[in-house]
Parts: sequence; C-alpha cells; structure tokens
Amino acid sequence: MENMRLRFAPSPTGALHIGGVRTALYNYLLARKNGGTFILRIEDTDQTRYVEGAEQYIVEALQWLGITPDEGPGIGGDYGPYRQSERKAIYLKYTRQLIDSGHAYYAFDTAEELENAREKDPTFKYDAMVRTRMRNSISMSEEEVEAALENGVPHVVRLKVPDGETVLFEDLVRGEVAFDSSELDDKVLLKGDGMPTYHMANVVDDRLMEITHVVRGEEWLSSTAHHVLLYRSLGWEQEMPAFAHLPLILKPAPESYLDKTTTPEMANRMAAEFARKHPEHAGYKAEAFAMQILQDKKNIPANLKVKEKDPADKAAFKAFLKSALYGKLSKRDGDRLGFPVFPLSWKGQSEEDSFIGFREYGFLPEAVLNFLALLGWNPGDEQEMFSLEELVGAFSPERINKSGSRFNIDKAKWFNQQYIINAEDARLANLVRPQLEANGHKASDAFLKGFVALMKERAVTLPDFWENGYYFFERPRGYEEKMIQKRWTLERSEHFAELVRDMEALGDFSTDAIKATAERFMEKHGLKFGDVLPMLRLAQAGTMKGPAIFEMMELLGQEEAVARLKVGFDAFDKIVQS
RNA sequence: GGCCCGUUCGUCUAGGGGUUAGGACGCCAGGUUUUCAUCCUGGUAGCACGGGUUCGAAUCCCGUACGGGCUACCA
Repeated sequence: MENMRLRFAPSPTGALHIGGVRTALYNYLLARKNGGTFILRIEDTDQTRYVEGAEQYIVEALQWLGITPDEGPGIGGDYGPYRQSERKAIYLKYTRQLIDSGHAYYAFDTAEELENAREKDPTFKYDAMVRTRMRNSISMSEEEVEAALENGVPHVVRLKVPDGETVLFEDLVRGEVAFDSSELDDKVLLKGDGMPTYHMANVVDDRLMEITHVVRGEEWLSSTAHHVLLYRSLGWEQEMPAFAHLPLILKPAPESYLDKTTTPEMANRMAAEFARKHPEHAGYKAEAFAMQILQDKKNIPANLKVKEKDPADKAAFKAFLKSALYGKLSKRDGDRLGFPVFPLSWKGQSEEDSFIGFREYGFLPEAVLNFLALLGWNPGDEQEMFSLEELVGAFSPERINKSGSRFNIDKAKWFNQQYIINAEDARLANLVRPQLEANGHKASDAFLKGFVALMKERAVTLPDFWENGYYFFERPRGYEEKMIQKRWTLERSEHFAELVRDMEALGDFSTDAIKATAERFMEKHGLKFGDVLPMLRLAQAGTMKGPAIFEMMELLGQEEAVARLKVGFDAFDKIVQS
C-alpha cells in the first residue's frame, strides 16, 4: 500500500506500560515494512489524569528502544499539532458538523443524574430507548435547548447511535467483527469541559492525519463499532482506516513463580491485600484458604470458580485471587513479582507510583524489543533472534495472535543473556562502568574490556557483571571453605609457597606463561589440576565460580595476582588449622 | 448480568481434515570445561470438555466450561 500511515497514540497519564511499548513496536514495524510513516500522537484530553513528565517518558522510552517516530510533538510534520490538547478547535468544528447533520445532540443531564440512574438500574445505558426521556436536545424543544445553551447550562455532546443496525468491520487480526447498534450507547463526544473524548478525538485525528491502519490494544475492540459509526456520520466511511486489535499481555502464570518458599509469602500478601481492599470482608481469615489454593497450583483455574453457595467472604476472596493471579499485567505486578514491567524507571509522586524499568534492571534494549515482538506475534518459522531491522522485514499483521499472552520473565532474561553474549566488549564496558563507580572503583578501558569479555557468558542482566565479578576490582571478601578443607594441608602449603615464588619471578605474566608455570609445579609435586587450580581460583576470587583462572590472573596483573596468592594461602593455613 | 473476543506442553508458539503434533524458554539427565557459565546431546510435558459433519477431526460446525476485554463527561 502506498503512503501507509500509522500512529502510536498514548495518553500521558504515567509511565508507559510494556503493553503500550509493544503496541508502539507493532505500529512501527508495519509502517517501516511498507515504507510508510510512523507517527507519535499524544492523547492528553483528560485533564484530570494528566501527569507531568509522562510525555517526556514516552519519548525517551521509544528512543531507548529505537522506535523512532517520523512525525510527532517536538519532531514536527505536516499534520500537526500532535498533542490533542492543542487541537480543541478542530474537534469543536466536527462536533458542530455532527450536530448540524443530526448525528449528535446536546445532553444536559448532570453527572449525579446519570449516577442515580445507574444506581437504580445497573444495566442503564444511554441509548435510543432512554434518550427520549433524558434531558437533551432530542427530548427538549428547540427554544429550551437554545435557552439552556445561552445560559451556559453545563452539557456534553453525544453521538446519536442509530437503532437496529448491524455494524460490521474487518479486523486484520480477528477477521469480521459484528455489533448490533441497539447494544451500543450514545457515547459522549464532547465533554463538559469542552474537551473531546477519546472516541471523537481519535476518529477526527486519524482522518485528518490520514492514518491508514489503526493498530491498538484489544481493550478498544468493543468501541470500534462506535468509531465506525463516527466515520460514517462524518462522511468518511470510504477513508476509514483498517483496524488491528492486539491481544493483551497477561500476568505470568502462577506456576512460573510460585514454589515452596514463595507460596506462604504470597498467600499472606494476598490475604493482606484483600483485607485492605475489602474492609467489608474484614475478619475473614483468607491465609489458610489462599495457601490451600496456591499449593495446589495445577487446579487454580478450576478451584477459583466462584460458586454461589460459597459464603460471601470466601466467594469474594476467590474472585479477588483470580484477578490477582490471572488477568491483564498491571503496574503493580512488577514490584509484586520482582521484575520490571516498564521500559524505563519511573519516579512518581509516591513510592507506590514509582517503578523500576527494564533499562535500570539491566536489560539491553534489543532484548526487550525481541522479547516483546514475539509476545503475540511470530514469523511462522523457527527463528527466535531478531534485530529491529530483521523484525521490520519479517513482520506481518496476519501473523499476530488472537489470544492474550502471559508475560514470561525467564524468556526475557534468556534473550538478554543472548544479547549480552553477542554484544561488543567496548559497549558492555561502558554499560558496566557506572556500577563500578557506584562502588567506588575505577578501571581502564582495556581492563574493563577484558573484564566483560571474561564475564559476559555469566551475566543475565548488567548488574550481574559487578555482583558476580566484584573481585576483579577488590580483594575477595572471604574464601569458600569447603574446597580448602578438602584440599589444603600445611604440607601442601609449603609447596604452594614455591609456586608463589615462581609466579613472582615470571618475566612474562601471560596466560600461557602462568599456565606453564602451574603445570611445571604440578608435575614436580605430583599434583593434579584439581589440586591446584581451585586453590588459585579461591585465592584470586574467594569463590569457586568464575571465568578461566589463568586468563583472570593475567588480567589482574602479576603484582596483584601474586599478592592475592600470598594473602589467600596464608588465610587457607588459618582455616585448616582452626 | 449484557455485548464482544479468545482457548495446542507450566510459559511463548508452529501446525488449519490423514503429522511419531514441531520449535523456544523453564525443568531434569548426560557430555565439554579446573569451577561456574556458555555450548552440545537427550528427556519431561500439550490439542479444555461434550456433541455433530466426515472413511478419518487438534484442524470444520454447534453447545458447554474456562479465560479475557468492554459496559465513564478514562484512555
């Protein structure tokens, strides 16, 4: 298709959720794949939910991931402005057009009146049936309406949804979707404060910005019928964009994070949260029941069926547990489960509203991208590793899945490990340097590059470099005693003193030379690799885990490596003596 | 409750009338490695259920169950 134009249209209400990032990614991929345009549009029509810094966050997050818009606020483009708050006059114009053409009407019902109506009848819907008995320009006389408008009576504008029509549209992911217009309510188009609702602003902007494809989350599927009606009423049915509704990202499967130790903890947390959120059920001891359900993991879904005969407390707790365990991935899940669900860290007004991001957790952007791309889409072959460029080439909306996918942090970590292993040493060195500095260390570029080269196969996230390899920068904090008790004797200690002298005398402290020295030593005293190398390792690192010991010693340098041998072997003596 | 969408190993998924139901993560075992990790080999585990259509159904149809979304002057 020529001139394909797609947009990512987030609302600046806080940190951009990982699901939003995926929506942005899919829009970007589709646009790039077809040589089209990718637009960033800020949907800031809700003044009450506007959050300072959220727009900046969105821009930064997309930038970190390399999902760069062609048009947008701060970028420019021929279809601006790209913030909806700056387009008020435009929405007003089209709202008037809808009123004039009889597709929309003024409604003067107050929020309280509507609330009351809903309280009386929970199924209340502002539709063709009820609009004739509400206070609006359909039920009122022309004079009454004019007077109300002139007197500044607060009002909204609603879409006049036709009765008894079938609204059909083609979804790129789901195929044909049908709604009976009698089921649809008269959605508010223009709010009391003069701002448009999502529905109005979205449709108007998509048309004016000549958007050809709307790719968005499944939560919009239900209101798409309204949008189709809006396009029709505005006379834009021919230019209506194609729709693709993405499946949701769901919470991780409880089976993946619950084990013997976390289950009681989780049960207590769930019970506490339930008590906090539902004071009406205070006194109900939920812990025991939560344990019972969580322990029998395989049966969670079946068990969670809420039966009417259950006592109210139990039924309410079951329903609560179900949504806490399954359902859409939420902001709080990150903290609760100990991994990020946001691209970047976000510092909100409170602790409650602050979250760690993938970047700060130690993920590489390409790993996040790769993981996210495959959550709800697949190329149809068995390729798993994709660069952004490769994704552009392989992407096709037809291959987007219909059902929601559970977030799986283990898979994300695996991708990250793969990308770390394949990353350039110089790049990793720069990413790791801040951690050293935070711990009061400095290192040369050459040393750092050597360090990451030795450690990168052992790092899943960036902080692992420091946490598992701190001993490259400071002396071991202690020595794992088990191997020392097993292999070290005072008799051997005397032999090892000889090895220290040999190492100290070495003119060329290269890996090969160190190795040759160690081998000569072993041969002379009838020792095996297993007798000597663990001792060298422990003296250098304090732990049995780590990279190749001779290479490690070369990187540390002769002076430091030999010093560590001396200090270490002395310590070993004390350990076996005590 | 109503409307809409969905359901293949624990998870992400391929497969869309005849397949030993394939791959990846995880887990387990073995190999390589002085250790850990990487890497390699193998294993574990799945078509929600009930009807139908058909010679034959994971695949098509209907129903049920389950899951999700929407049901605001929020997006």
